[in-house]
Amino acid sequence: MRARDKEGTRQRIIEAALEVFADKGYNDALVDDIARTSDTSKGAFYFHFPSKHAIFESLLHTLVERLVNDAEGAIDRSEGALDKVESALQTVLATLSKHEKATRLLFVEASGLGRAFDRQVRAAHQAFAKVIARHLQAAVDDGSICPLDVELTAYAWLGAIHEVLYMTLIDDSKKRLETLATPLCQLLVRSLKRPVDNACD
Amino acid sequence: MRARDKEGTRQRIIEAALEVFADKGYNDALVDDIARTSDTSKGAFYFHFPSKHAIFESLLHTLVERLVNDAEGAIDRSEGALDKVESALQTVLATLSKHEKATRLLFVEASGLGRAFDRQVRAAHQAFAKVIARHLQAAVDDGSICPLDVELTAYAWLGAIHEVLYMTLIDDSKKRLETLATPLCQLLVRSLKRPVDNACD
Amino acid sequence: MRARDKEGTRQRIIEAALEVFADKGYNDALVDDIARTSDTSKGAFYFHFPSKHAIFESLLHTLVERLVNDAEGAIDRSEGALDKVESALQTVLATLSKHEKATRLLFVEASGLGRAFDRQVRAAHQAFAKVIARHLQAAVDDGSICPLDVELTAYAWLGAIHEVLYMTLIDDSKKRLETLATPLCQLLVRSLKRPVDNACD
Amino acid sequence: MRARDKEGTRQRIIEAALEVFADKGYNDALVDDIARTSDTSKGAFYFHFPSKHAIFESLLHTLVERLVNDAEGAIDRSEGALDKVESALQTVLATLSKHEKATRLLFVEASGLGRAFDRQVRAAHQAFAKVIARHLQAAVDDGSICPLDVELTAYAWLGAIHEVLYMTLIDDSKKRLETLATPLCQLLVRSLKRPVDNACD
DNA sequence: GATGAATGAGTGTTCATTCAT
DNA sequence: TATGAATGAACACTCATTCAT
Repeated sequence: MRARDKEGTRQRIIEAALEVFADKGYNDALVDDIARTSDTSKGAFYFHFPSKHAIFESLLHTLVERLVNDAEGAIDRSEGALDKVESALQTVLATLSKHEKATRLLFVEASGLGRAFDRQVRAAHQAFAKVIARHLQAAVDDGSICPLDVELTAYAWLGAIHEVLYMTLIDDSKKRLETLATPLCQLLVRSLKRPVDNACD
Repeated sequence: MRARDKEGTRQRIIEAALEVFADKGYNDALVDDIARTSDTSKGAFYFHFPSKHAIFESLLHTLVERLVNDAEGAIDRSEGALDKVESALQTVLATLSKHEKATRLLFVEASGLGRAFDRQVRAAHQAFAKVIARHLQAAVDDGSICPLDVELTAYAWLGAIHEVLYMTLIDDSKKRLETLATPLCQLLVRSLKRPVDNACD
Repeated sequence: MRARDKEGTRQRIIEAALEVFADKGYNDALVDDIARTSDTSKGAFYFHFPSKHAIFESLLHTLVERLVNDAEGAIDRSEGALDKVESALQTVLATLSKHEKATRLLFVEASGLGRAFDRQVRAAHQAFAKVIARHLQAAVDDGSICPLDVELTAYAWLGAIHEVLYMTLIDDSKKRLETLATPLCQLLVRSLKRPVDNACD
Repeated sequence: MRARDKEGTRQRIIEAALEVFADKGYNDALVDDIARTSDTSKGAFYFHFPSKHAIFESLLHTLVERLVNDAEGAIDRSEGALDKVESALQTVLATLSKHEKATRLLFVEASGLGRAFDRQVRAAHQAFAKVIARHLQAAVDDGSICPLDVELTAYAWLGAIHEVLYMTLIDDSKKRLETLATPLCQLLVRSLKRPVDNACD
């Protein structure tokens, strides 16, 4: 490895971990792989992180935070509640599709790891759902859209996004993602329906 | 173990496998657990199945087939394309929520197992999406709904369903599922929007 | 399997065992293989033989007996001590090369099985060595050849035969065996040297 | 274990493997036995060698090389072709009898391991046969002995040596080996016979 | 701080043997 | 007698974690 640069080493390990976890999944990713990919050593890994489990959790946490912040930032720059909703949606979608590895980690590899990770994964999903829900609620509050179960809708949207991303990520033809963002977004927004006579039920 | 009953033993092993995989996830489930749960032995397991991997795949395949058939059956009993769409949706949702373990296996534990299972998992998702897509297309064809990307919509719906089920399954308060079925269904159907002037764009 | 023919079943199992052991070696031969090859079942195997170990030993014993008898028979038909020696040699060689599977079992697969078989293998080698030694001794006794350590010579000869057979059996070009019998035989007989002045040292 | 000494550990494992394989044979030798005997651990074993199969092959290869080199060295120090032949013989014999474990490994335990090791075992035997054959050929070339099939003779000799060693090694009365070396050697050299009239046939 | 050799509990799989039918 | 499903001890190999240097 390079010079004695504690923080640099730590960063390289984190990046390597993201890479390896995204590529092989949690169980098939070896601490050895991460050490090798990060161009450090197993000792370095265990100096910086207490366990494989811990770095994965940490990664999950960091990524959620970053992605959520990205989304919130973009949303803030929009005006009007409905706009903000579309914005939230577009941004979450864009953000996720921009960070393929992170997304794969959060939405593919983080599943099915057994009870040990359930809490964490639920938290990750919740974090995204909350961004969506908050802005849906704002739109409801200011009358832009009719009242609805914002939590349910948020999860439904998140799931829709997740599934479309998943099938895209898991597929070999990985190029169609951008093409899908807009129609998916339209589809979801439509589910908020503004009824014919402009009145809520 | 009980009497010498080949098919019975095989069934007990299958059920035990479903139970254990659903409970612990693929990696944390031991072949020993399955043997113990099925009240047979490791030898019996390997007499009936070539590997842990194989029984999991087989389980996936069987469950998808069964659930898809359930759904198709219910759909056939509805009249009218739009009805069938709602029916498909309701039925898939009902079927999935009725078979909690199977659903958990298919939509939670089957993810993140690494590349070895990707093909199979994709196939499972596709199977469900196709049921939805077929009936959406029928509705489009007979003018009940406006043209739209039925494949995308099918995956989006599946994802929405999946996510809602997931958060429900993963949560401790497992009782809310029935409550959610109807609003979720409404939400999704709304996304097919019949616009104000009754004309498609 | 066929009719209830106890002895027939037993024979088929014995033949299958010879076949499978010769083909795969003791450890790689499965009792299942023997059952399948004999067109019977594992149960039948264990009805007729107490264990895999036991049938192998029994096979070894039977084959040694048969081969030794073959050789003795042929030798009896020769006249004169030296003739008998050459005869013993030729016959053992011919017999071994005629029964390839048995030979492979006795001289290849029976080695390296660990202490459990050592006694038996030693006995098998001894049996052959004794045939050779007895006739060498007869030749010494009647003055046809000079006195020598007949036991050592017998083992040396056996080893020479064994090695040549082994390299032939283990090789892909299995055809050269007959070609080698005569020169090998000459070589060995020469080692009994009749010195120049026809006198022993 | 002792100090962290990579090469030392590796050597201890190699020696332990030789010991255990020679003692129990390949199949009955457990990787755990080797780990225990080497005073290291299973992990250390697998750190240094990829598999049980691999260390056995490696051992075979190393031992053949070492023994062949020993023999060649001693032979080089003799003068005259026929002398060299006797020398080769004496030396191979002496070398083999000096390294009992190695010899047992090469000539006893390495047999009967199934097709997986055939190539390697054949190569080992060939290596020794070649040493003998080369010097026999030299003796033929310089007229010291009459023309003969040197390859066949080499294998016959090797087999004779092997068998005598084998019966000695396998026997409990392990002390007779030195006693046998000289008469065996004489026996074999006699098989090159220089006929009465000093002419070749 | 970093290295990588060493540890050892854990697990999928094999297969000789048993036994209900 | 024969069958083949069932048993379970055994074992090679893995890999997260530790620790001497």
